[in-house]
Amino acid sequence: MARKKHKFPKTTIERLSYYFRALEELTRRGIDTVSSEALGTRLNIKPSQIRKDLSYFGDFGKRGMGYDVKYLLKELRYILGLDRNWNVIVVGAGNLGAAITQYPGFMKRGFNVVSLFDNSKNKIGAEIGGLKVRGMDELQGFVKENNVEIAIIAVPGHAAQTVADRLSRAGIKAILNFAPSHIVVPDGVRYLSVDLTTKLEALAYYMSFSKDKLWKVFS
Amino acid sequence: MARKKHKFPKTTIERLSYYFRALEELTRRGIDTVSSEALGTRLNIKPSQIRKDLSYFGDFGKRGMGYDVKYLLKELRYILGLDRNWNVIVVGAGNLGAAITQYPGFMKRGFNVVSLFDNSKNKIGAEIGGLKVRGMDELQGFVKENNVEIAIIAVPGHAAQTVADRLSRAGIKAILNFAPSHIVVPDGVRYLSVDLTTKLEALAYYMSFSKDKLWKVFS
DNA sequence: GGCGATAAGTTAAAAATTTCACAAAGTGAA
DNA sequence: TTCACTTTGTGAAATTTTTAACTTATCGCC
Repeated sequence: MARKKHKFPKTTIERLSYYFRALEELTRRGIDTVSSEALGTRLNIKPSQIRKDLSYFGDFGKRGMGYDVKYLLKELRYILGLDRNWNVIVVGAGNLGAAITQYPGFMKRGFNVVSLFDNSKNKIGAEIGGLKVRGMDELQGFVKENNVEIAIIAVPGHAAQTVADRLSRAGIKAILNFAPSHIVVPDGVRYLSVDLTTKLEALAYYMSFSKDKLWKVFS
Repeated sequence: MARKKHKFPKTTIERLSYYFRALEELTRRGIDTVSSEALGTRLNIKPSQIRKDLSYFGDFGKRGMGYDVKYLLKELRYILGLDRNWNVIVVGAGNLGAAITQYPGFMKRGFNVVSLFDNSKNKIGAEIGGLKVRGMDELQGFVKENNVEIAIIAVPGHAAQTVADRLSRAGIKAILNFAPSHIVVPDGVRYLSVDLTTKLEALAYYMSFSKDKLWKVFS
C-alpha cells in the first residue's frame, strides 16, 4: 500500500475525494481504465494536476495505459480512510442536525451516525432517523463506551464553542463544524468547518462585481 | 464606496465573510474600534493577511487607530452584496432541502428562500417551513415572475446535472450545489459547491495519517 | 507644535501551489 | 525486434498566495 514523499498541498486531499467519486461512477459504468486526461476532462481539472496529486502517494498508473480504475479506487479508499467504519455523533437536533443525521452519503462512506445529542428538553427523547436524541449529560459516557471519534456540530453559532469544548473533553478526535462561527480546539483534535452562508455570500459577491465567467469549485 | 485595484486571491472573499461575522459580534458587544491585530487573534488569521485582504477593496482603517467597526461593516456589507435582498429557490425537498430552506442564517443575510421545488409526486403540495413545495414544471415560470437569481441544489448526486441544466435554462444566475457531484454550468452562471462528505473524508485522512496538529479552516 | 506610540497600507520577499514540458515506460502492430 | 504511439511520473518554471518588513499617517500628551 502506497505511501510516499514529502508535503503536499492541502487541497490535494479534497481533490482525491473528487477523484474517488468520479472513479466510483466509472466502475458503475463498467469502465476499468482511465487516463489522467480523461479524468481531468470529467472533473474540469488539469491532467498534470491529477498526476501530481496521485504521485504524492504512490505510482498508481501504467505509462501508455493510464490508471486501472478498480486498483486506484482501492488505493484511494485506503488513503482517505474509507476502508473502515467511523462512529460519528451529531450535536444539535434541529433541522440541520436531523438532515445531517439522515444524509445518505455519510453511511455509504463508512461514516455511521450512532447518536444525536441536544440540550433542549423538548428534543431529548425524540426519535430522528431511527435514533433517539440524547441529552448532553450522556455525551461523555456515550463517546467512551461507543468508541466515537468524530463529532459533527450543528448548533447555533453562539453555542458552538461550548459544544466543541465539551466534545474535546469527552475525547472526540475530530470535529466537523456546521455552525457559522470560528471555534478553537485543543491540540490533537482535528477540525474542519463547513460554512453554508459564506458560500452564498461569495456567490453574491461574484454576481455583483466579478466578470469571471465560471467558477472553479473551491471546496 | 470603495473599489480598488487588481486581482486578489480567491480565498479573500471567503475571509471577508469571516471578518464580517466577527465584526457583527463586536458591535453586539458594543466595541466600535478594532485593529487588524485584535481581529486576527480572534479569527486565527495573521494581521498582515487581514490588512492585505481589505486593501484590495479600499482604505478602510485609520493609521494608529485601527478600523471603525460600524464603518467597516457597512463597507463589507456592500462588497459582499449583503446590502440588498436576494430571492433564492431550493430544488430538492428532502431532509437536506428542508433544513436549508429553514436555515436561519440565510434570511438574516438577505437570502430569502421564496420557494421549494421537487419532482416527486408525494412531496409536491406539502408545506415545508411555511412554503408549499412546487413541481418542477412550475420552475421556469416562477423564476421569471419572482425575479429569482440564486438556486440551491439539494437533490441526490445523479440528478444534480439535470437540475442544473433546467435552472440555467430558466434564467438562474447563480447555483449553490449541495449534491455530491461535479456539475457543469453554462457561461454566465456562477457556481459553487458545498460538499458534505468531502470534508468528512478529509478529516478521516488526517486522523489516519497526518501528524499535523490543528487544521486551519480551509473553507 | 513636536514626540512617542500605535497601527494601517504597501512593497518586497518567501512560501505554497499549479502548470509545463519532457524523459522514461509500457503497448501493439509490423 | 523495432517503431510509432500513448500516457505516466517528475523536475523545473510559472503563478498565486501569504508573510514579513517598512513607510506613512494619526492620535494624545506634554
